[in-house]
Amino acid sequence: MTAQDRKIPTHELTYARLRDMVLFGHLQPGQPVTIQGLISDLDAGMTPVREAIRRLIAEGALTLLGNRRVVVPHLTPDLLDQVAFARLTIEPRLAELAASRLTPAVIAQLETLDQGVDLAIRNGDVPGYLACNHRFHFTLYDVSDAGVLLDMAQSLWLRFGPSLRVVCARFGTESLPDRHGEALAAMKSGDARGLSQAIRNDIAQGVDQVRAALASGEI
Amino acid sequence: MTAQDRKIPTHELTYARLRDMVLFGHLQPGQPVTIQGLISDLDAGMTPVREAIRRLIAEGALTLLGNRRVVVPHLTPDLLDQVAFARLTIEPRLAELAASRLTPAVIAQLETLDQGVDLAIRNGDVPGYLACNHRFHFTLYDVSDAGVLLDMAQSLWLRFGPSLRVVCARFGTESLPDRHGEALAAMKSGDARGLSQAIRNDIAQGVDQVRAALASGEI
DNA sequence: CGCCTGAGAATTTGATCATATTATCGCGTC
DNA sequence: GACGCGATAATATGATCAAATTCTCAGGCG
Repeated sequence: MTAQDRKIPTHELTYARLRDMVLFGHLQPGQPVTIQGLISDLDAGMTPVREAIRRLIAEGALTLLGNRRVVVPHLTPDLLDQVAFARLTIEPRLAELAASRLTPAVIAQLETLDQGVDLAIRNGDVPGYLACNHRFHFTLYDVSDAGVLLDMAQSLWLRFGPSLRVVCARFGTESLPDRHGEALAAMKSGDARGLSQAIRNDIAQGVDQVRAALASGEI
Repeated sequence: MTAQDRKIPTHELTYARLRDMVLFGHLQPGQPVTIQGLISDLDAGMTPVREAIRRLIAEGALTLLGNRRVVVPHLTPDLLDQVAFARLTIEPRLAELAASRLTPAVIAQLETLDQGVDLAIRNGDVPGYLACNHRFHFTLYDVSDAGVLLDMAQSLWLRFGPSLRVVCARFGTESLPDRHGEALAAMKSGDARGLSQAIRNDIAQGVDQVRAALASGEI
């Protein structure tokens, strides 16, 4: 731990922690994020906290109001349409690029993660579902070695995360998408196009869940 | 100016200035960007400079090396493919969304900007071309009122800018794309699909220029 | 004799913090 | 309901410490 502390700068750690708080719904949409609050919550200095916040604002995970206030943004139907459009083009592409580089080891790892997703859904374990689902998608995307698209996907998940969490908390994990089975089958048969389509279906299903919740005014 | 200084915080101004330096090629790919250098160049304090750099790293405009050093990234053929894919899906979409909201006033403004582009090309005025071309695209995209996609487009331009500048400096402005005429015609006839296609053609042409330059090892 | 190499000092640069300054918000008063 | 006052939080600076690069110089090798 000391060795890691020496290597990884505080502002990186602070960024990672704050990002995960947004991504896994520990912060709710509309919730204000104050520098001073994070200083005491994360036990960090002012400079690292400020830099982490700026980074997350640039990535769309946080919004800077005109009054210097920072909040976790609400997802409106309009914004959701944009995020959905972008996710449905970027992420299937990442999956397609990853397809030809997949190794049996990675596929096995993804299978384990998918089992974690299933387990979390059965147990109604929302944080577990969110974490496993995220790791499933991004260990796949990482294989693509496409940094630009990966950054874009990360940013889109940051915009999507808080609302997904609210939907989960409201409707439970049972109605959540798990099209990962289709995806894994396509990986094993080396079907890049099929993998891309499976990921597309998975995303579309998740987006529809959130869209329905938004339309019914639940969030 | 005093009133503006009071309203706009220094780190926003610093960010805007540094971003434009990247976007319009005042910084070359591979060039190191130091905090202390910017402090003296931009005559700003340490905090605003640090925050501006973090923001631009998050947007892909700058790259943080392992050694804590920051550089303007080189565009490799691989990265260019990713940027091209993303631009060719995001920006035509922005144009399509903007189409139904265009007013005669905005179209007139875009026509003026296009004349600026033409003039710059004829005069071999590279900075003028870059500035007018950027403003043409983003005054159009702004009309779409699609913040998420707009942010993504801005980020993609930041990755693209420095290399485009190098290409211009090498081959002059004569071979540069100007499919704006097609776009303006589509706007006037209210043809959203046609506008989207015109923008797509414009982007594809620009990407091909840079791709050719990259392939020939010119940059 | 000149050149390459490498250890170590000096300098440059980045990271973090403490502090002063300034703007914003909430509340009480008129 | 508007205005002013105090509390709170954000902005910005400079100082200090740590890390990395560069420079220098001596020694060994061709």
